[in-house]
Formats: sequence, C-alpha cells, structure tokens
Amino acid sequence: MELVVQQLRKKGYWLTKQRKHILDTMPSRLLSVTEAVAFLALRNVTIDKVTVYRSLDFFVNLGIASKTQFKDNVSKYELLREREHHHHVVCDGCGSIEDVPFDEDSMLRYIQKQTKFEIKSHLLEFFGLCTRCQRA
Amino acid sequence: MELVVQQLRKKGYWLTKQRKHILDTMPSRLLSVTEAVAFLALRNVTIDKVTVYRSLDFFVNLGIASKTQFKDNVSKYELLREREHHHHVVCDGCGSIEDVPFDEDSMLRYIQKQTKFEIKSHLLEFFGLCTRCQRA
DNA sequence: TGACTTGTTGCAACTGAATTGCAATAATAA
DNA sequence: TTATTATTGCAATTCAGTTGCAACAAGTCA
Repeated sequence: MELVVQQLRKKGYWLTKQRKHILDTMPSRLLSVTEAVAFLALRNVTIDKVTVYRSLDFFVNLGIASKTQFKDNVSKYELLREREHHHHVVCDGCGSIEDVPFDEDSMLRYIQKQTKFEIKSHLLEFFGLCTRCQRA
Repeated sequence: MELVVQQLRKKGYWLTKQRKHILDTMPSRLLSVTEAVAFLALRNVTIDKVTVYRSLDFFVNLGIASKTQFKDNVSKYELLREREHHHHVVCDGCGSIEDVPFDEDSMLRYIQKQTKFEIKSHLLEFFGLCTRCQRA
C-alpha cells in the first residue's frame, strides 16, 4: 500500500477514499465492474459504477490490476496484489474460473520475431469444461 | 460451397439468399458486424444487422467462421474459407491487424494437463506496435 | 488554520453493441 | 401447388461502457 501511495503522489494523483476502499475490499479474483459494485455494496461500500470503472482503469495503468476480455464482451478486472501475471481457464458449463500460470516468454519472442511487431500486451484465455462438468 | 450446402441440409437448415450473399461477398478478414453490414451495403447487398449477427454465429457453429473478442469489447468475425485456425497481432497505434500462425498444440496439452479442464477453445491475441508505428 | 489549486467523484444523459419478440416471408419437402 | 417450418427484418429493449459537468475533497502553501 505504501508503495502504491508513493507511485500516486509522484505522478500528482491522489489516494482517495474510494480508491482505498476498492484496494481494501475487492477480492483477488476476476470481477466485472457490475459485479464489483455489487460486491462492494454488500460490504456497505457505496461507490458509483463510473468511479469503479475509472479507478480500475487507473489501477491497470499503474500496473496493480489487470483487465481481461471474455466471450461475453464484458471486461473483467482483477487486483494483482502480490500475485504475478497469469491467465485463466473458464468453464463453459458452470462459468467457474481458475488461474493458469503459463510461461509465455518463448511464445512472445516467437511472435515478435515472426511479425516484427513490438508486442506490448496479449490476450490469452482458455475455455472448456472443468472436471465436474465433464462428467455431467 | 457444395460442402456447406450439404452440411446445412443434413441438419435441416437452409441456404438462404442472405447467407449466400454473406459467404460470397464478405472478405477473408476480421470484421465487426457493423463493419460487415457497411461492407455489404457498399456492394449493394442490404442485410439487416440482426440477420448478419445470426448468420455469422450460425457459420461459427458450422465451423466455417470464427468469432474473436478484442480490447474494445466488440466481437469480430472472420470467414475461414480454406484458411486454417490462426491468431492476430493488433497494432495499438494504427489498428492494423495481421495474422499469426502459431502452433499451439503443445501449449494446449500443457494447459489441459495442468488444469484437468477439457479445453474446447481459446482466445489468443497480441497487441503492440507495427513496424511503422514503432518509428512514429 | 484557511484559502487555493486541481484531481476526483457522482449523477444524468448518452452511445453503441448485442439480443428478443413477433409477424411476415421464403426455402424446402411431399 | 400446398404445407411446413426455418429464417428474416423491424422495432423495441437490454446492458456495458462513456461523457459532460457541477460539486466535492485531497493535497499544498502561506
């Protein structure tokens, strides 16, 4: 938290009550903005959805949150905290989501060499059936 | 085309004028539905956007088109024709999109083993700067 | 402490992608 | 040609995400 505050101040930004609440209250898992607003509301933290959008995008820019697209065209955000970059498997059956650590360095090097693009980011998500839904 | 018709008939579906127009007219590159409607309109093919949505989703189910999400939460469709499964690099600067052939078998095997999920599909797109935008 | 600057919030209104209901239409089989 | 039914197109709707702007509040400096 201290580090985050330092990062903010250095760039002339503020650690507002709302941003602090989001950092303190949001869980370390993927949440759409709508879900995040509801999650916070259940814990008596009322923050306008616009502010949640702006705060999370702000955190993404600081590098302390990630934003990912899924098949339903809804962005999901995730506070990274001490966790490292990772991807997800989404169950088409029940919607459950699990983390997948995946070493993508060699893949990125390959793509960079193939395309001559300077790769800045990527989208990598998997969809299928979890063990339970495979049996069902 | 013949094969497509056979596939359709076998399942009780029809090759309508609209579906035929889309197959005949749409280019082999990623297009949002809005773009597709405009593209067709320029070629004097007027098809309602709802029908374009339904037709393209229909083609995806038949396996002759693909549907991909990008950072703007807009789905883009692509007729596969004789081309094989592939991914894309999107330039954050100018928006240009290039294909990237990438052998993902080993990656999928790894993910499948790690997660015990039965992987059905995946989302893999790259973002960065194309050679021209790197200089700009 | 109090005034000042300016980044931030919240509300309302808006945009635009995607979906739904339904009556009219058209592709196919008999 | 007729009957069947998949499909189309329109209007209305839903919902994620954005924008404009006045009010507010975090931080700064005297």
